[in-house]
Amino acid sequence: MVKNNQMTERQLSLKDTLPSGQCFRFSEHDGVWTVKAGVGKNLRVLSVSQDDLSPITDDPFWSDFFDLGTDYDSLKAEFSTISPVMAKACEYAPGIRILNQDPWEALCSFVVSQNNNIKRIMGIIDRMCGFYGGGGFPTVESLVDAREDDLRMLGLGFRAPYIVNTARAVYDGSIDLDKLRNIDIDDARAILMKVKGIGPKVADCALLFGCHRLDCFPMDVWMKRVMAEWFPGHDKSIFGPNAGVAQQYLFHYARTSGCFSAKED
DNA sequence: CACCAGGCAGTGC
DNA sequence: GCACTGCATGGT
Repeated sequence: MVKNNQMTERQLSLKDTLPSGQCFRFSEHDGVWTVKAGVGKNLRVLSVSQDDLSPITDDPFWSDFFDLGTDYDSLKAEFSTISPVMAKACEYAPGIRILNQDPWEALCSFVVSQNNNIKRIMGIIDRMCGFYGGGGFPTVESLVDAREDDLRMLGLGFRAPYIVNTARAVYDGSIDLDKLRNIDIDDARAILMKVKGIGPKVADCALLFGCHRLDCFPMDVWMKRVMAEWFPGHDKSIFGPNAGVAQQYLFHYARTSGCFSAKED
């Protein structure tokens, strides 16, 4: 039962990764985490506890979902040289990973996220999955012809037409989700932002969490505070080509450590 | 009552 | 280009 610090450091943390605002279909009861991923009939359900991560490590899908192939220790080592507070953010929750979510689910989820809070986002998405997806995340096809009244009933408010616009852009091919993984990042953002309802923040989150574009650096209200207070005069370029990963460590630290007199969930 | 939440579009300048 | 405002909804 010897667990050296290096192994502990290396390990995925469920509690620091799942509730860190990148995915919205999970729950936790008595230390057991339930995670849902996949669109429509491709729904997958994971049940796992921190004590035994074998349901993840033994399954290629979930290993990829939790990004076990990326060397986060190296990334954190680089980030930690940038500044003391960056080092502290890495040390605060070293087990954070950037999830590999389905690109459509990520895009749609972050359209829902705008001017919204995480708890309510999760409720809305859960109701959308029940209403349109039969439990799985709603397919593009199911939302292309969705009625705005239905979406408002589920709590989407002014985002209802944005969801339909997004589904139509994916359906008619003006957004090619697979292409977004490889093309120039500014082109990828521009393609997404042509949709009425997708701005820079939603585009960056979709690209980071759905297309694994680690160069994306979503600037929400928390990250604006982080940059103003801790990196004045700098932008994302100070964090290098994997700035999105640094962003997630900083976001989680800023939001949950209380250093900005943060609220609780 | 006001203000906020992983923002965005529209308007005015 | 930048600053400002309304927007649905639920929580504090």
